[in-house]
Amino acid sequence: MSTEANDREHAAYDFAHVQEKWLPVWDRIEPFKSGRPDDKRPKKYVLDMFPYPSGDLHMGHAEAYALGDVISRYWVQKGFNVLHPIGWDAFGLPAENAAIKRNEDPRIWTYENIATQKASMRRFACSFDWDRVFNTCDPEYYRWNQWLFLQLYKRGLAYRKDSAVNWCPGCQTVLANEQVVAGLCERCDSAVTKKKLNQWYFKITDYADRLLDDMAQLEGKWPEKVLMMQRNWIGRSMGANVKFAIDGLPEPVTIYTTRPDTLYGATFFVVAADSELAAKLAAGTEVEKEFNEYLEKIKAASDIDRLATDRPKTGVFLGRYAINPVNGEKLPIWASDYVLADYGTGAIMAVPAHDQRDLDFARAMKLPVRVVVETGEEDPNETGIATGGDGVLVNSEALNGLKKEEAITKIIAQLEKDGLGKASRNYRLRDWLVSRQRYWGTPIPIVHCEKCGEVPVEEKDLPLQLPLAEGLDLKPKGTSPLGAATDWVNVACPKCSGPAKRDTDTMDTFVDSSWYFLRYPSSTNHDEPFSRKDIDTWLPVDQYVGGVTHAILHLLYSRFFTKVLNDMGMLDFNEPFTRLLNQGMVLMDGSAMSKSRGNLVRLSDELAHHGVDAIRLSMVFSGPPEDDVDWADVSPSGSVKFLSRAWRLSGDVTSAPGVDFKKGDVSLRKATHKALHDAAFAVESFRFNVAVARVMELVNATRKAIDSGCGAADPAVREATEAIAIMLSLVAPFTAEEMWERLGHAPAVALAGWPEVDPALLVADAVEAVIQINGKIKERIEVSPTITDAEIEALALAHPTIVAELAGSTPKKVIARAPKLVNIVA
RNA sequence: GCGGGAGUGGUGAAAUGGCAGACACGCAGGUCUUAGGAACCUGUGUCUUCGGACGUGCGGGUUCAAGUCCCGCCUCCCGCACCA
Repeated sequence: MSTEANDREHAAYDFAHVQEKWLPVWDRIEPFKSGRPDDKRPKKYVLDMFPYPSGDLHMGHAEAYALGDVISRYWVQKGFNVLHPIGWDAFGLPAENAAIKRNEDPRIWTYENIATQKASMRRFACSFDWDRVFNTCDPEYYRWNQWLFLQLYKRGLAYRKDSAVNWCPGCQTVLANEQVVAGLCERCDSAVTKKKLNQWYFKITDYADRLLDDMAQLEGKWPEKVLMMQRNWIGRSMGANVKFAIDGLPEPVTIYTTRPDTLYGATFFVVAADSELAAKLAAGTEVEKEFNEYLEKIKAASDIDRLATDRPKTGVFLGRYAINPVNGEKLPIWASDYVLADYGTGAIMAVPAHDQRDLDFARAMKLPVRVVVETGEEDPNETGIATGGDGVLVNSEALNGLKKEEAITKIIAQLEKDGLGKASRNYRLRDWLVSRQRYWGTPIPIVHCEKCGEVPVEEKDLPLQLPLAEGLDLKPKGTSPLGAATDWVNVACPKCSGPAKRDTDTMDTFVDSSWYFLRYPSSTNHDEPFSRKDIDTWLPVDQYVGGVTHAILHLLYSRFFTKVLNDMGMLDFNEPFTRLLNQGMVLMDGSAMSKSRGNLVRLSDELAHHGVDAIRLSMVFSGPPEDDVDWADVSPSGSVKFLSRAWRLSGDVTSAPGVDFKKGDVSLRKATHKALHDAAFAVESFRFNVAVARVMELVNATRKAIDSGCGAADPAVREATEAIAIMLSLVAPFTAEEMWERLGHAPAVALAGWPEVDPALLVADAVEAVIQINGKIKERIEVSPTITDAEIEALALAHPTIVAELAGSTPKKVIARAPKLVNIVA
């Protein structure tokens, strides 16, 4: 062999060259095109959460897409027709803020970034089906947002109301409850305040029970954490509504309580200070001035102030009394901000002995405390600690002697009989506020006519296009910038043709992402958002991959939309995502990467230094996918080393393609088949790091076989190396493709198919069994894997070491677990 | 406060109740080399009187056998946060 050829043979693996070489080939072959008409393979829908186009891809994207790719490519190798689409969640504030800064249309920034990200994804070898791409800011997409809005409107699920809403002074727009995190705007971290506004809502609360109960289907398939967060977010509680007569009011006031058993312990009554009821009760009385002052004070407080739970209780006595329906007692009525206006009825009965908040208030205002449940704990009067647990009812007439649950059942029955109350449930979940006072979103397809009121835009007139930004002032000022587009705003009423104005708000961008997964299979359909045929072919999503940041917002809204569409007869399933995997975050030196913290690692730099495959491999191998990866702990150069070791094997194989593997070295063949079996199992159980470890073991075994075993010409070496290329194609597609070519095959290795595992080769020749005495290992013996319990027990007892250890004494008990272990209890 | 999750070598991590530390990183030594930031090989939990002993946050328990199951703590992370 010439020196030159020798050099080429042993040249270091050149990842940059290999990347450039294969990308155009894959563009031509399109290995991941799904849904070809003649495709007979069973379907699988693998979905990555679509990105927001804010600049180029970062390390977090790299991890998420590497993981989604392992799953998607695995199912392709396993013979499935896999739909693995991508698109862009392209409406939203960052584009608008960038547009203001650059004084140009948000479209420019958005579409530029999409192009950048798309190019990066291609280079990153994402196995996407590029034929189905769409962006939510395309009129062809958002017209269906508008269409869906109209369907919800028709069904009474989209409505307007006046309400005190979350207001972000930074973004100058309203926010959904779900977008307020610890009292701060999730986007800009401004302290959120309240503002009274008339806004559009989706009636997600109608679906609260189904959103909760259908989670039974997701048990074991979604992370337990996400299910728990959703349950808590929906926050269903069981209790009773009870009517209290109010002196001086013709109508009784209803309260909600989860503890109707403690009715006899009520010593006062509280209404939310910011409720209409409070204002009504205070109106025209001598405390009105004091009440108004109090109301002003609490309105000025932001959510963040309200969050301090140990804040002293405050309130105003309204000078009126409520009548306890069970014993006729007069309870003083207070207004306080510790009662929420928008939960239950905004009014409560206070039972200080058994509710900590009520007790805190009672102690602050010197109100009486009466114990009605004997729990065995110390008197709340003395300790200041309310006793909320179970116990025996006292001071409660007919309920005396009953336990909590019995008393609840009995009192509810009594209240229902007397027409004073009834069993009831409440939810923490509120309706979804969808209006936004910003430009870069889907226009709400409603026209406001002086004569006809609210009039929906006709479906045939969709899409209602967003006017161009030119000439509009996009700076946030509390009202939608669309209001200034007078040509656009002023229209003829669709009903009476009289002068009317368009609704100038845009939709929350979470509307866009609530149904996008339904659009991919029909992404070029111009007549409907999605076709029934496509839905029946592809949906529901078999595997969803994305960050846990969307545990509530996006996933809850998507589940809601799915149920609405199910009710509309457009789908026949009621949960959109069968399985969910939440990948962890990529950290640097223990914390999230950020420019200001100075620990930002640029994906493009990492790719340039180590190559795409090594970065993908490092992400996947670093640990379990749901754990965070600290980039300081991973070794991309270790990945490069491993990939080049694997790659070198493909140059060492000397047998021809198609050689009969059955004639190969049995021990290497066993290693190969075990690796194929174990790696498949690991991938299916999301232990991708373990799957990689199994491939590494096989690489080591093959290296050894070539250097000091059966030799490079043995068919088993080819079998092993081909298996390595196929398994590696999930994680390191460039290296795998290059290996595949060097092994004499045509591309694409991604479609080679997962080799069938021969069960006969999964049985080891001999296994090591341990012999324990009292659980301590005393000896190791080689046994056949098919040995019986009796045989292995006999071998163990006859072993010289054991005989000596036992010194003639008879074992009390012998446990044999062939072929692994014998434990002798002496 | 309520709810959830997690604590295993120097590091990232493995382990259907059955040999704790697979696979790597790092480190140390070696082979081959003009050279090594290449390749390959060996070693690497702790202690040790070299026989072994100990070892999965702490304390109990169940079991022939516990990182794994149960009970009680401690610590950390995440979510919710006056939801009556």
